[in-house]
Amino acid sequence: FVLTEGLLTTTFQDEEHLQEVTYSRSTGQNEQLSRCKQRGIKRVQDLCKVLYLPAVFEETALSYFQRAIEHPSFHLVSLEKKEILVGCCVFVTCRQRNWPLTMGTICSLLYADKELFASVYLCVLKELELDVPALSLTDLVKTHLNSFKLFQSSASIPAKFAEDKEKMVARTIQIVELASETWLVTGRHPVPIVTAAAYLAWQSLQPVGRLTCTFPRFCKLAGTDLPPPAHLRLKELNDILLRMASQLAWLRVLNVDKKTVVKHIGDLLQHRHFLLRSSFSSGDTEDQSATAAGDGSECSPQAEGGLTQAEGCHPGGKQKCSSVQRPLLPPCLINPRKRLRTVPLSPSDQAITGDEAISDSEIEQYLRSQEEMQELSKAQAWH
Amino acid sequence: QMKESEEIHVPDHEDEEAETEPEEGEENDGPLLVPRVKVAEDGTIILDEESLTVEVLRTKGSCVVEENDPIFERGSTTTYSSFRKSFYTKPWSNKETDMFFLAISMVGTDFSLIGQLFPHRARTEIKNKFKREEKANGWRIDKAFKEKRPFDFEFFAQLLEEVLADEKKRKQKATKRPSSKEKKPPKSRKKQKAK
Amino acid sequence: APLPGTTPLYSSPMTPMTPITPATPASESSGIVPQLQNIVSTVNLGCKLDLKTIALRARNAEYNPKRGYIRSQPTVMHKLNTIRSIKDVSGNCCIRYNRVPAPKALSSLVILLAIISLTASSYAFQRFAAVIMRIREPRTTALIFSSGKMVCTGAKSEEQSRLAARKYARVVQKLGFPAKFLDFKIQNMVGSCDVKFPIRLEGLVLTHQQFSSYEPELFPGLIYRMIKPRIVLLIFVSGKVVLTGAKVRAEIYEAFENIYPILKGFRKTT
DNA sequence: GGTCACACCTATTTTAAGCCCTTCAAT
DNA sequence: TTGAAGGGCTTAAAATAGGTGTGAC
Repeated sequence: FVLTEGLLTTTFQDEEHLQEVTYSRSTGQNEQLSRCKQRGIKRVQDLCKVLYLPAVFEETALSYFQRAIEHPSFHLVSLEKKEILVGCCVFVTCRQRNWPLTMGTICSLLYADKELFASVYLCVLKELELDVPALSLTDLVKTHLNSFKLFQSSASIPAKFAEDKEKMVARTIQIVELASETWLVTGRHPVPIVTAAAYLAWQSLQPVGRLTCTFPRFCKLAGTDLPPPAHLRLKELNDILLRMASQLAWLRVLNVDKKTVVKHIGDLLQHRHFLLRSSFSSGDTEDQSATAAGDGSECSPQAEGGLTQAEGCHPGGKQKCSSVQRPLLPPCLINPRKRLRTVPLSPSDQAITGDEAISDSEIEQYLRSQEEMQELSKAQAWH
Repeated sequence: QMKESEEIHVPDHEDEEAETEPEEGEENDGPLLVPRVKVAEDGTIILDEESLTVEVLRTKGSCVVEENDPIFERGSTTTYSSFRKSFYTKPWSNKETDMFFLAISMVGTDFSLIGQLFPHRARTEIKNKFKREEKANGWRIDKAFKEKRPFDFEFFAQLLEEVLADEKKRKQKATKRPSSKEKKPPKSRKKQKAK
Repeated sequence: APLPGTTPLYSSPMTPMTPITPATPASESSGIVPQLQNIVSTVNLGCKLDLKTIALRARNAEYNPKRGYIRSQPTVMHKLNTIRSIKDVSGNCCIRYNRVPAPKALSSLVILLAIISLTASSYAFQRFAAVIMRIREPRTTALIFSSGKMVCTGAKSEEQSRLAARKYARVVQKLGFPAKFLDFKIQNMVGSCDVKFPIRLEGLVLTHQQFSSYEPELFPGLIYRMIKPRIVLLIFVSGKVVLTGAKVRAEIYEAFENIYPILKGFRKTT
């Protein structure tokens, strides 16, 4: 029998009622019916408390937890995963309500391995067939900046470094949107993007005195982490900004570089749609652009014999990009990482039928002779 | 909060000598984290395993939340966790790579056995090296596999020791005297040495 | 379905091809043929095998059934400062040395204790109970079990996989076992290709949420679970696509033709 | 407490792009 | 002090299988 049958209701009262019944029954008479379930329920509640989540979140998280813990896919998993399951349910709840909790935060609270959390989380989504909206970058900016210690001067924050929170959030959001429009966001960790955007926003709001403050120092002042990819995001953003700046005549004469371009972020953001359109090949030629950046579209669909040649022509394409109208593309297409590839099938490989005769000599090359076996056992004995 | 254990995965160390010190951490937590150990007369270290095990299991994820009042604010800062269990693999020098191919020609594709020939390398490192070379220089793998050589453990060990010592020496020289651009004449690679 | 190497080259991606009738109307064909990257197959050799014998006599084999324990020695302390790893009696690494994570560095005594506990007893060094065998032509790897069942991986075509499996069987035969070649079956195929334009994954996950999982915090690609055919696709912002889970190559081709028009809808900002 | 029926570790392959870590080279 | 580079991990799929974790009978 299932104690919680019919438990997944939608109203607060029902759920609270059933929850009480469940708890007393299981503690009173049927203790073994999942000690881990009871503990899990407690942990969900504790986790919600620690995260200062609104009360309604707790019920939702609890209902997910009960659904999950009773789902056949989770009955026999390890206790460790069951404890992580708690975090997944809270996490899912937050995502569905656009509460910008990151996996990193919840993992550190649970003291959980990030990869293990990830696998349990993906499993929950799959098995319970949940639709979870993506983490909203805009919301993440608001809450992430909220933890920055930059909004009032203090012993550690000189007045020139203190910034108005509203202005800071507004500009950071604009920069994050710019990043998103220029393919810097897709597939990347969200937090480092926000960190880099916040730094640029902060510098640009009052360049005097802040331009000389380095990224690591900024993070230290704000009391926030500096995740390693943030440096890359910053570089990519600077690159985009420089490209936009090159479209404005009055900036061209100033010879802006990656440091001074920050001073003009306000102007650049105001005209960002126009500047993006004019500094990159126009939107519709994305397909041409892909062609230009990669190898010819002609040669690739079929010829795999042409693979190595195609790689060979990448450098040329890259150079072309950096000079004039570079197409607007994800960084992974502009700077393809050189990777080792398996050699493609040769024509003779393709002719294989699977029924070829196999010669004895071919097989024998894999066998050890009597002498070799003696050598081997002698050596192993020695060792 | 909650620092202690980190447990099982066995991190490790290697950086510095710790040898001298049962310095131990008093910095870490409380009374129970440190398992007991004693040294027998013959020098064997005896561990009170039970205490260690229990400790590890307990800290593994259970009551983190309830027992402290972390001041995590929403959207907090500590989010970028990185409990990664990746291990750094020391790059293979040209000469060590030559030794790798020599090992292939001696024992074939038994990576565990080759691992015994390279005391400082794990089996996975050997396997990854093999896969990498297969893609980059497949012909060398073929060649090494076909050119069978007698399996002489001692010979190999000695040769490897020389190669590694050589490298170390060269490295020290390079760091002490940056001017010497001798380094190593980029030979090898093509023709292999080792008798 | 179009065959990669034998079909006349398409002069233009959008030109309908004449010789072979595609499953979909010609006007919708992508003109792109996914390349097979890996094939996994199984065979039953039909006899019990002594894996130790195989490992000893074949020089392209590896076998570590189980382990022994390393006994703690007084030298452990010394080893801590001089070597980078500790191996068990089979030569398998059980402990690796690196640097202690800075923020929560463990005292070296605790580390030592962990090492001792792992090497001494509480940790079982589980090893895989199969012979791992490799051949160079076709370049593949096989797992051979004492039950006589075998798994062959790494081939790039069905025929290569079958030929490789026959060669493994011949090696086993030559070692004196009455191996047969029963129930050869392709179990999984992996393919990949490039649509040549960038894809807005965040848009795709919105409109196909029931099939998609996109978690950039975990993995840069979008995981798309197609129902018919039952294929899983990994879709990347670069336009590269990985397809896996197929039993026959037509499923790879069909899945790609299904996804292509969808991907075309997300090349621009939504 | 034993059985049952899964989970799930070890291992193999292969592609994709991002992240993490270490080392070493220029500034 | 910075970065670049190189190597290895993450995700998906599938078969193979012993030993052990897991919880309901």
